[in-house]
Amino acid sequence: MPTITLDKNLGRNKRNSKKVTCKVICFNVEKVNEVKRSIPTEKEFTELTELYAALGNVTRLKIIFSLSKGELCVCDIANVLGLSIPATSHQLKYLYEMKILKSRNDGKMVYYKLNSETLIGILKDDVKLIEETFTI
Amino acid sequence: MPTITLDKNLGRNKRNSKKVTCKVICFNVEKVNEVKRSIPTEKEFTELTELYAALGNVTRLKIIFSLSKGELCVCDIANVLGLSIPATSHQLKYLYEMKILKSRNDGKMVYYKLNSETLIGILKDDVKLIEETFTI
DNA sequence: ATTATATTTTCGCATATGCGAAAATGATAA
DNA sequence: TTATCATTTTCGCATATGCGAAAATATAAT
Repeated sequence: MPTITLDKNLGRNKRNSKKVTCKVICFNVEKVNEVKRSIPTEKEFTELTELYAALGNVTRLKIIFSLSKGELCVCDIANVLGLSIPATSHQLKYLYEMKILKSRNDGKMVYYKLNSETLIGILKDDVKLIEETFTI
Repeated sequence: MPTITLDKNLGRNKRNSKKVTCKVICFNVEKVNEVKRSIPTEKEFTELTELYAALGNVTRLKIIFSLSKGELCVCDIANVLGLSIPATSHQLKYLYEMKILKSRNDGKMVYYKLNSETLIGILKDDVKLIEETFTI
């Protein structure tokens, strides 16, 4: 049966009241410091995260794969996705600003294509390896 | 100078009113169909997206890199992240359910570690290649 | 049994995200 | 010029996400 835990928690909070992040004093300081030294910088984490976040959306990943055979106009991409043109355009802009896509104007039409032909290969290899490892 | 475009848009909407996805009739049907055939299935896209979304978060990516040297308890991970323990625990659960992490109980403590030692290598290679390509 | 403590869960909030409708823009055609 | 059309942008909404506080849980120690 659970007893009252509020007092205990408050006691824990009081112990280090300066600017608490980890309220429990249990960690292996050496190891924590070693890890802190070995991991990437804040800036690197931000960049990596932005890239993975760009790929972590069905619409955007579909766009990337759709363009693996070559360029397509906005309307065609929307058609492949089964999505509205504004929504498609929005994600195209997102990927364009990430430098993942390039665009080309032809009259009223705008054609998008992959900025690098190797991206699709990278993704496929990446996915294959991770699938083998984790059987997602 | 822009003129009234409302009537025109409404006209466009009326043209195919069944269940409109792409309202403009401009697409290269052959190419669209070819692309639709060549891209992964819906299920594959969902799985891939979930994986990339898991990596597309600073906290989660930091956790993965933090565990690249070996297991850590929840409290130590929170300390490395500079984050509250509940928030840390939440993201650990997320990664655990994604099968990216394993856990081990030792008394009151819970230790998490990478499910696969190769993940960190995959990530680093992946990132290196993409950095070279896009100079993010 | 009670107390202490490491972790997890619940809850609520603030912000981010993804989408479509409507409006605006830019370019071609008549 | 005006009309047409592909695309982009603005706007608002509904949902998802990430976080911390508080409460709950689980295990160890007394």
